Amino acid sequence: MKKCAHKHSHSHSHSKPELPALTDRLRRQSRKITGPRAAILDILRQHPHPLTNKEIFSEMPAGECNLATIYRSMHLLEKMGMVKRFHFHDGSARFELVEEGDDGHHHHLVCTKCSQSVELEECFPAEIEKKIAEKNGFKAVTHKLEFFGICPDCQR
Amino acid sequence: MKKCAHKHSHSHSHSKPELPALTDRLRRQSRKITGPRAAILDILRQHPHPLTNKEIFSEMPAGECNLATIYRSMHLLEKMGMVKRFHFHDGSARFELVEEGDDGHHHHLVCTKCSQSVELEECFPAEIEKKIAEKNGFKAVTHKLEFFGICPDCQR
DNA sequence: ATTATATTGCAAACGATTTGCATTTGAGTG
DNA sequence: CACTCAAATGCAAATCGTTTGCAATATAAT
Repeated sequence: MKKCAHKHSHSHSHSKPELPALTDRLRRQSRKITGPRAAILDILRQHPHPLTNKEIFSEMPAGECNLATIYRSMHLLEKMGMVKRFHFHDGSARFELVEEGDDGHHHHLVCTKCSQSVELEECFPAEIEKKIAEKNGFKAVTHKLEFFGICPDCQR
Repeated sequence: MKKCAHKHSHSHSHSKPELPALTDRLRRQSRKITGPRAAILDILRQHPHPLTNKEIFSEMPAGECNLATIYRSMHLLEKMGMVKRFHFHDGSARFELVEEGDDGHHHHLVCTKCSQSVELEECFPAEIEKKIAEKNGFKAVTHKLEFFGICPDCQR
C-alpha cells in the first residue's frame, strides 16, 4: 500500500520481466506451473496494456486452454499480487502484470471509442486522500481513478 | 461539463427536490409521466445515496413496476441528465438524482464491506487533468474517481 | 371520447463471470 | 523413475446484471 508515493519509481514502465522470473513467483508460493499459466503470463508480459480475459484467450494458440481457466488464473494471480485488475468503461475486467514488490497502483487514460489506453504517472494527492479518510472515519482508504476521452486516432 | 469547478456550489447536497418539480422535467422533454417513473423519481429523491436498480425495485410497493422498466427508465433519465450513473466495487450500476442545470460530477467514499457511501466535495485537480489530456492528444477528457475503505460501522 | 404513440410487462436472450464435478497433471516422495 | 495426492483443468451448466422483442396498455394531444 505505498500508494502514490512512487511518482518516479514507476517500475511498471514496460521493462518486460522474463517468463522464468514470473513462473518463479508461482513456484515460491508453491503454485503449480502449468501450461495455461505459463501461456497467460507470457502473453501478459508481451502486452504493456491491460488485457481482458477474452483478449488473453484469443492471443493463445488455438484452444491452448479453456476460458474458465483464464478466469480462475486471473483470480489466483490477483490474489498473489502478480496482476492488477482494472475496470474501464466497457463491462469487462482488464489485467496488467505487476512488478514484484510493487503494488501496481496507477491510472489510465482510456479512449472511449477504441479502448486503447495510456498509462499515467499522475495520481490523486495522497494528503487529500488521507484527509478524506480521517474526516469520515474510514480506514484503509484507496481509490480508483481513470480518465476517459477520445484518443488522437479516433478523432479521425 | 463544468467539472470540478463547483467545489462550493455543491448543489446536490441533499436538498430533496419536490416530486412535481421532477415530473416537470419529464414533461418539458415531452416524456410521459407514468406510474413507474413517478415512483422511481420519488424513491430517488428520498434517498441521498446512489441506488442500484434492484434497490429501487425493492423500495417499491409490491410489484409497482417491472424491473426491466426500471432499467429502461434509468437509461432515459440518464440520457435526459436527470440521474447520474456510478460504478462502485460490486458489479451493479448505481444512480443518483442530478439537480437541474448541474452535471452531477462528484465522487464518493464507499465502504467495501457494506457499500454505504459518503458524497465527497474533493475532486481531481482540473489543471492536471487538462495537462494529461494535452500531453496525450486526447479530447473531451473526464474522469471517474471513487474512494474505497472501511466505514466506521464496519470497523466494529 | 378517440387516436397515435410512448411505455410497460413478460419472457427470452445476452455477455461476463463463476461453479460443480469428473479427469488430468505437476511436483514432491521414496 | 515410478507413485501419490492435492492442485489445476475442461466442460457444461448455473448465475448475475442487464437488454430486447413483442404484444398489450396507458398517456397526452385532439
